[in-house]
Amino acid sequence: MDKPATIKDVAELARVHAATASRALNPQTRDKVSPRTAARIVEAARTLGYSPNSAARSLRTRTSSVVGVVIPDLRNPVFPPIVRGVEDALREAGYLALLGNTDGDAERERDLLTTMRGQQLAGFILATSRRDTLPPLGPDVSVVLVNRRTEAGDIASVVPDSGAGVRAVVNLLVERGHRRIAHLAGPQDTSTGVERHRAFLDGLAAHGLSPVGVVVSAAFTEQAGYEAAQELLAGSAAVTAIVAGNDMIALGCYRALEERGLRCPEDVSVTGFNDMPFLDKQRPALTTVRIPHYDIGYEAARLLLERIANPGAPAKRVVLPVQLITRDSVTSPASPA
Amino acid sequence: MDKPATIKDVAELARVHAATASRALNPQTRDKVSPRTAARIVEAARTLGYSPNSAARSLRTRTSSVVGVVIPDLRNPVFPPIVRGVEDALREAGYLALLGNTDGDAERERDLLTTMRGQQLAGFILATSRRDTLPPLGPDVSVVLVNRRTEAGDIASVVPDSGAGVRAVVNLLVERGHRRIAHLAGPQDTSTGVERHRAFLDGLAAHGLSPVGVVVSAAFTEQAGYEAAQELLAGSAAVTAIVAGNDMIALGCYRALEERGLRCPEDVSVTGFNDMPFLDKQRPALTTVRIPHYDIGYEAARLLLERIANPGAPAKRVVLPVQLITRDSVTSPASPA
DNA sequence: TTGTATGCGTTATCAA
DNA sequence: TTGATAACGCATACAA
Repeated sequence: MDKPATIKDVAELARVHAATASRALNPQTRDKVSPRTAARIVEAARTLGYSPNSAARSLRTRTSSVVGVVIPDLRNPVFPPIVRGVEDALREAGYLALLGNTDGDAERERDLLTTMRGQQLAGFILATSRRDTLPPLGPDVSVVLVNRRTEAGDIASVVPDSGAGVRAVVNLLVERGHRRIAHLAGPQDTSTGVERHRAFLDGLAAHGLSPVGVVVSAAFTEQAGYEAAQELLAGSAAVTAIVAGNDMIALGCYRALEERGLRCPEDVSVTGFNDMPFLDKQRPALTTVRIPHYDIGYEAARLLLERIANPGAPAKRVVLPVQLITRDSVTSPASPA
Repeated sequence: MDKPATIKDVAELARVHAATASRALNPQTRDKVSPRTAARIVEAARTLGYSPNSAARSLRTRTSSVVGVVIPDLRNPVFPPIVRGVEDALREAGYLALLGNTDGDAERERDLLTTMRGQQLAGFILATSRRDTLPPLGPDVSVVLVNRRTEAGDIASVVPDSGAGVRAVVNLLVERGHRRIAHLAGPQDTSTGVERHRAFLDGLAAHGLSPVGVVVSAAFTEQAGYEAAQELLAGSAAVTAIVAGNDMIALGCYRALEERGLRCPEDVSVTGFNDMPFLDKQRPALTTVRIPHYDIGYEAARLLLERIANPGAPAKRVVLPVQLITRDSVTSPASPA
């Protein structure tokens, strides 16, 4: 097994031409060769431990069984399950995942895509969340967007039904008697931040309510959430409930409340978004919206594989349901407005 | 930008032959072409958005700029930072990471490696933790092990100094006055489980102590830790401190203690291992050992790149220091033995 | 310093 | 049904 066997070696052993061996070994074209010789070739391939050189194949076919997966940062807890779902779906189809982090940096994203484009990838799964940049990929490459959609709807995408999630949160709060509800929005240069903000306003409006305050958090982090919450609490009077743009912001909100001597949920109810791990172990356990991250990744990969197999078909846009997770951080306000 | 530009296009635009363009674009051979023409070629490449076809290059050079990264499960919180570190180091060198999960399944690992081997990868980073299986890769492929070492020491590896970490934990407990110390060990078919168990025994022995109880947890999960802790608490009398095999097991231990009406740390001190996210927000905040996951990944990738550049060099074995993180889950025993 | 020629391993096209 | 041939894009030995 010093030099890996080539298709020529297989052909020689099976006493056929390399082209015939190629046909026999490729499921697509196996029926173009007689069963008897095909069997001989397969046998020869096995005894030689032949495994096709993917570089040569890619060069010839201008594609590969590798998919590029681009995310902002793997350390953000929403991405591991997404990537895992992607990988599982890809593997079932014999594909592999090439992973890249961008840190949300447009230039880094561009570099990464350029590098990846040189790899003859079969397609891309883009889970980046900046709103402005659209991937500089040709129209011929298969792409599936995760957590984001194009206005035009010309690119396939998989997103959670965030709007429904935020509205469910708002409905819960209103049902519990809250009227003075504020929002700690995520960064407004991200699609998720904008989307949830809009849904928050819509949700309130459906009850004839207006927000008692909205502060945009500088990032989806605990620290930024903490700072935004400070600002909110300093400014608005008598907030009874805060809808945070995500779980991290909600945790920052916990800290700000504690610092001001406010109890959660007795004084202020708080909700998150995403249902990260260990939220059930926070004090208080955070009421939030569970996003089916794994399923999103899995579905995105399935969609991509579909598009690779059938590039002409219209771009599907999948919306996955979310789930309200009711825990301890929401209760009725002490003095209903 | 429909058809990606080839080196021929670049050469044409720069009015040179493709071979010259190749030389100019390759750092290795850039000095074999005059600075003026080189500049012209680089400029042409940029205007065309040229990125080399890696399939062609791999076919020619019999290698690629892609590295296989194999882990058990990305959803285990120790792996995202490791993979991120790997990716960062690889990217600095122009390499990409092909990611695969094995779920600790030996067969799946074998399949994955076989598939990856067909991709002309430049090397592998193996972060799997089963002790029995050794990767079925030829001696010619570059490999770096993460969190694990071979007995023979013939394969490069990067590991945290887990022994020192466990001993630091034991020392802390002994300093605080604990004498009746037990261990909830991780699965003994993993290298980490075995290693920490041994270090626990050594650490106690250094103080002339013997363990008051050792129960092996079926897995590195909260549930398994919970069950193991139940068994431990039912069996041994008067444990004052428990050293858990990792943070998840420690959290399971929390639950078991609570169920038995025991308070942590007043009745029983508990320690973890890994310093997962959000441990500081647990109740009580968990005293644990911080592993430099990102650095481990980064260093592993650096090592691999070194080996790729210089396959003949002896295999380095890097041990990274760990850090004791003292929080609230350890205190002095109520009644020192 | 630059150009020419060749081959890496595979598969698509054409001919037999 | 099978064989011959060419080409995918790049890097390198050799010639100029």
